[in-house]
Amino acid sequence: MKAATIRDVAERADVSVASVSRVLNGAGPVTEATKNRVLEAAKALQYVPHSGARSLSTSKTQTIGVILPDLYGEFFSELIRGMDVAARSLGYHLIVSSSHDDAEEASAAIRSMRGRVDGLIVLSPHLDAANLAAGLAGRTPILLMNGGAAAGRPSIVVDNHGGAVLAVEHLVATGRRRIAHISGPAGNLEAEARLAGYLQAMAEAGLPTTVVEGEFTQSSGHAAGLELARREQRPDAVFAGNDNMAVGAMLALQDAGLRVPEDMAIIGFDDVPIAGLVRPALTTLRIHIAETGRSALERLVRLINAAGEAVADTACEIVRPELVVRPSSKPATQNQAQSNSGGRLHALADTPSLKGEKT
Amino acid sequence: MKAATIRDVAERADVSVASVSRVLNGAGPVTEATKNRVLEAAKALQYVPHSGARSLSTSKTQTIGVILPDLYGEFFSELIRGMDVAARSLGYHLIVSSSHDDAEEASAAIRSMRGRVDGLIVLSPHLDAANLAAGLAGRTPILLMNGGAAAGRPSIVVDNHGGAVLAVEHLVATGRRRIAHISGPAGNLEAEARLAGYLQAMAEAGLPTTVVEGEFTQSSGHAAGLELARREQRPDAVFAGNDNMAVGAMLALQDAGLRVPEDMAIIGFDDVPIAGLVRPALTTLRIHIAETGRSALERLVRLINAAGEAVADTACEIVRPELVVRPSSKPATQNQAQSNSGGRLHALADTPSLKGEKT
DNA sequence: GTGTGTCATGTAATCGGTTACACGGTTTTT
DNA sequence: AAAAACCGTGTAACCGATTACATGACACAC
Repeated sequence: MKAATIRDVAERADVSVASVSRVLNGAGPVTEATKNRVLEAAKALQYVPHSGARSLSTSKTQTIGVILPDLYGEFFSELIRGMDVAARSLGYHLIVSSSHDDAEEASAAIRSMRGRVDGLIVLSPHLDAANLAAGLAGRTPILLMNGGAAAGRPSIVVDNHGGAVLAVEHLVATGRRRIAHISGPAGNLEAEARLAGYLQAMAEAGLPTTVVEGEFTQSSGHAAGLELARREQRPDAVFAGNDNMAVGAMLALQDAGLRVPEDMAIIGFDDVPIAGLVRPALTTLRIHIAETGRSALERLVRLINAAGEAVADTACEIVRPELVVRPSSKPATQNQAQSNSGGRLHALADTPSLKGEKT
Repeated sequence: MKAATIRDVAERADVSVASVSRVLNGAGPVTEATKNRVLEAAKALQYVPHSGARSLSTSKTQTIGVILPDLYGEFFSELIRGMDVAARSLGYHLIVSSSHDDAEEASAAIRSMRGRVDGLIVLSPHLDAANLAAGLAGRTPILLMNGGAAAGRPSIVVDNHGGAVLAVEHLVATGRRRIAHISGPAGNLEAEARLAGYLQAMAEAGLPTTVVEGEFTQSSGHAAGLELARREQRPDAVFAGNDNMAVGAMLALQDAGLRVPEDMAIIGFDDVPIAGLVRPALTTLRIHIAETGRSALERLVRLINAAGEAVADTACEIVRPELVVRPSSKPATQNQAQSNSGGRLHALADTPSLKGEKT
């Protein structure tokens, strides 16, 4: 037994398909009598409209595609959580596609979305503008969040450079001088901007630089931390390219018998939930991740609704990270023998959250 | 300028739409000459097939819907990560829908998926079998993971009861006697099974029970932890309904000046990544979350491909949690004054991971 | 030379909805 | 009383693909 179609309902209610459609969508004039007959027939047949078919005729899918490089780690999951909340409240669905290791794959993913989504949010940091342009072809609205400000396209970027500068300045202000950086992978636009910010701020402070390359993952942070701990001229602070690596590095340092922040301060980037839970709690640069995701989705929907109009929403919105100071970067003073002290009372309060959600 | 359709390509290549379709899908016989003309035209027009239209005529969307109660916390994000990996490798897309607070909403979400997906994975723990049945109507294959073994339907459930028993037995074995439980919300099937397991194991051990109700969230765990710390007859161990609450509780206890595990041992459930990163690292019951998600998706795809055939895959697969002992439940001995000691070396090694991924 | 088989290609129905337009019947206007 | 306006309903085109079947060309066998 196949599922009922609108024609089955029409037949049973003894009306035309047009009337059924009108009743079910509340559009157009219908008598109370026909309305009831249709509703009754629909219920009897357990009729559920076929969204795919509807999409085809209306050219609206009420679905938004999200292209991610990866789903691992808290950053992306927080982001899509924020997007999902917004999508739900605007009547949209979310279709996610991740694990695109290269521009080629990401481009294919974008193409496979045609006819499936009304708009796209793209986060592949590999994707350069050229490849992207090739991929989009159609008039599908796209919101870029891949870290590279693609001029002339609506996009949202984090001020990675500025954030990195803040991080370095903070460490310098707390008395650190030998500040190392654990960078993200080469080729990743966000990673490169953070690295550039670090280099610039260090140069301005007249300090020597040390860079170890990581991959934005916890284990790469762990490895980098071990390496730094072994250095001849051991750094007294490390700025990690993201929280994942910062946490990995912190554990490595502690494994190596070093105290954080006394022997080495640590600062991360992103402010993922876990940053407030490790001990010592992690100083980091806060991006309101879920909030950013939510706002990205809302903007894309606005873009979709305005499609065709001569709106000039090609702006590049900039999200400025905000420094959140926690114990992992406390100034190193003399009387600080106890290792994992401080900061506990603020742990939960410090955790960022999306308004109105359960935390 | 609208996007090109298959007819535009046909016209430009001076062939019929059928030939274009045959070329593009590699099905049916075509001359080398026409093939080239079609490919050339397609490229010139930047033609991208409209998946929605294709779905309509083939009745295959290559998309799977995932209905979640929530996206908050690491559990669900790990789960969909596992699913996404599997989906990608099988040529499927994932459409997620979360934040369904009641059965009504979840049911509506399921309905809105018709014509959009080839199958569904449902995780709403509120959803009882009756409501579900009403929601599905059509022949859409559904895989249940909502904790209630819906007899006769393909499903995957975690052995929550058994896991809880393991937790209690472990705590008893390490010398604890006053063991409290922070339960998940009433009405949540998983929560209830874990609670039942706790009660049974305690009864068998001849110990008195203490239950505080939480909501599976970190903050509710924090509140519960505070309450337990203040109790007259303070427990010497607490079994939390999930890792989120366990972490919240641990922080609360530490805020209250108690030592974990000396003053109170803690054990969680799920083994989310964060469990291995807090200090002391959290003893918990491991579910290979991403792995489970992957296997769920693979099973659903098998179900989809077998649709119609008289296969009897109505089994209820059971995932048995495995006890992972970490420092948060170390036996309380005399010489254990130092608070956050031990376990550091295994932190990263203990973190579960999906084979082949970047960690 | 006609019959038959093969093969590339085209025609048109189909998937399940939406919706412009036509139509016939009332009611209102002049 | 005829014209105009209005209203509920039905017919059929359309969205953009796939695909069963028809067609016509050509080769080969008799």
